[in-house]
This record gives sequence, structure tokens and C-alpha cells, in this order.
Amino acid sequence: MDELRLTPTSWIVLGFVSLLGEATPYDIKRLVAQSVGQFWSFPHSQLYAEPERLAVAGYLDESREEGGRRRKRYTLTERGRDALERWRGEPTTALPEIRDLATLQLFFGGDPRALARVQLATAREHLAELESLIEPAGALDDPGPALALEYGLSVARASADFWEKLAGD
Amino acid sequence: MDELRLTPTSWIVLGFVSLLGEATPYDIKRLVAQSVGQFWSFPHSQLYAEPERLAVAGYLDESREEGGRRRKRYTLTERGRDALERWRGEPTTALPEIRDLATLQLFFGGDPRALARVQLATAREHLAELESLIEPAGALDDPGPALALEYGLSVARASADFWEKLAGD
DNA sequence: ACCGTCATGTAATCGGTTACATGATTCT
DNA sequence: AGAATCATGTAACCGATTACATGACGGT
Repeated sequence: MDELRLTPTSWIVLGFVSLLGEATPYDIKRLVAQSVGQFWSFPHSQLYAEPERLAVAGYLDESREEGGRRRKRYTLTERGRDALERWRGEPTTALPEIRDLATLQLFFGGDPRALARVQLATAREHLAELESLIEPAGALDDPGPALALEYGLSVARASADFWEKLAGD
Repeated sequence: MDELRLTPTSWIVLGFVSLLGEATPYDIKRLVAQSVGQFWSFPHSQLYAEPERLAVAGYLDESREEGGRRRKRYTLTERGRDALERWRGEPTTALPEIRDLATLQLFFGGDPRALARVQLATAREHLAELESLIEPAGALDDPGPALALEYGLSVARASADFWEKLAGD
């Protein structure tokens, strides 16, 4: 029941548990893969560790299935709901961070053409995948996911465009 | 002299030491602030810890000033130079990652207009700062920094455009 | 001489990543 | 029924962040 600094990972977990009502780490994992995970990856182990932390600190309730896979299922506590609500209400001024190895290589003298070729290829695949997510996202009640996806798409397009221009010299 | 997994931070340190020939953590800190730090931030303490790691593993030589501030100065070893060279030569296929609290808030139901207002403001300031870096970057011998900056700019513009559109409804 | 800010670092903590491992399902 | 893959988790390590702390230097 300690105080706890809530990290981005925490919000992701709290957010999805809130959306689903009740969720297992694996539920979250699948949703992450189709959404946030598209521009922000982390290992699945964190989706097991983080709910644990949150449960210890009183933001989630944990219960364990008895039969079968003995999954852990999580629900929001009052405290968790409050924290999420407060967070939602305070628009962050934090800037996006781009963590990109390719840019580093560019910066430190990697060959621009070679980099552009390789990056353009992967960027296009990624774009295609993102585009395939538009429809399902649009079908949801909540507009948030679709908006976030749009954001991710516009950034991904800017990225692809850059490499394309660079590849063409 | 152990094997060591080299992280993005490692490349940044190795890269700047290579550019400068000899560098103190503070030298690197200043350069980072005007370059990579614009889209990828980390605390200065890491720029003291990381060269240490790299020195222990044999990628850097460390020497300490005797008088005055007793700074630690680092230079590349053969091993460090090799590693950097090899890294430069292998274009990464890794995708950029966007770590962005604002997008998360959008995703999880934050108010789009409110977010857009706040984010647009900070995004514009940031853009202005990036643009002020164009000239100095263009004046360098090495084209890498200017290219990386261009990349950062195009992404930052995409981001600002998105929020602008969203703010305008 | 004093004060504020810049410069330079260390220590402790903790989140995140890597690696390992086993139990369920599904398919052939 | 066996193989392959999906699902689910734990353990250990380490890089990264936070916090603390002091020494130089420049200005008044």
C-alpha cells in the first residue's frame, strides 16, 4: 500500500484494466500489441510485473483463478480509478521522445543511402500494418484509440517520407 | 575488460568521444543538449556513468586531470574505434519508438481539445528551438548532424500539425 | 568576500530487459 | 499421441533515473 511513482507503463496497465473491467496480463498484452505496442514496445514480462506492483500499492485488486491456467485477474480499486481519472484530467506538457537507432547512425556518420534503403523498407511495412488497424479502431465507441492511431500514422508517414527523400538523393 | 552489451547511450558516448578526440562527460553533455537530447533525453548522471562502464570494458581510456577540477577525460581505444566503425557500417532495421505521454492520454480518453491546446504550445516552442539549430548544424563538415536534425524536424512538424488540426476540430 | 550559478560527480534505488521455464491448446 | 505453438509466469541482472552533494568560477 506504499506510495508509488506511476510510470507510463502504469498508465497503460491501469488504462486497459479500466477499459476491460477485468483483465489478465495476457489480455493486456494482446491489446498492447495492436495499439501502443505499435510505436512503443516493451517485453511481455513487464505486463506481468507491473500489475503486481500496482496491486501491492493498492491500485489494483488481484485474484487468481483456481482451475486450469490459474491466471491472475486484475480489477481497478477505487484508488486506481481515482488515479487514472486525475491523470486523464491533466493534459501533459511532456514532449514526445523519439528513440531511434537509425537517426543515431545517421548522426554519427552512417551512410545515408544505405540507411535510407533499409529504413524505408521497414518503415513501409510498418505503415501498412498501422493502416490495417484503422478500421477496427474506427469501429470502437471510444474515439481515443483511433485518434492515437492517427497520430502514430502521421509520425510514421513523416518518417517514411524522410527516408524516401533521402534514398532518392 | 568484460564483454559488454552496447546500448544507444553507449553509441552516443563513443560517437562524441570519436568526434572530439578527447572529451569529458561535461563536453558530451553540452553536445547532447544541442543534438540528440532534443528528441531523446536522459539525465546527465548517465554521461558520467556510461564512460565509466565503457572504460572498464576497454572501449575508452580514462585519465584524470591533476589540478583544478580534476576532470575525467576520455579517449577511444582501438577496441572502441573498431566497435564504432562496425556499428556505423551496419544499418539498423530497428524502427523508431515514440514514447509520448500525450498520445497515451489521448488513447485512454483524455480530452482531445485540451490536450491539443497544451501540446500545440509546447510543440511550437520545440520546433522553434530545433529550427535555431539548423544553421550551426549546416556549417559542420560532417553532414550527419544536419541530416539527423532534419529528421527530427520533420517528425516534430508532423506532430505539431497533428495537434494543430486536432485543436481546430 | 560573498553569492549564485555552472560544473562535476557519487550513491541508492527501481523499473525494464534478458533469459529461462513450464503448462495448455491446437494441429497433423 | 506427438509436435508445435501459444500462454503464462519467475528470477536475476543491469542500465537508467532520482536524489544528494560539493567544488570551481564569474560577477558585484
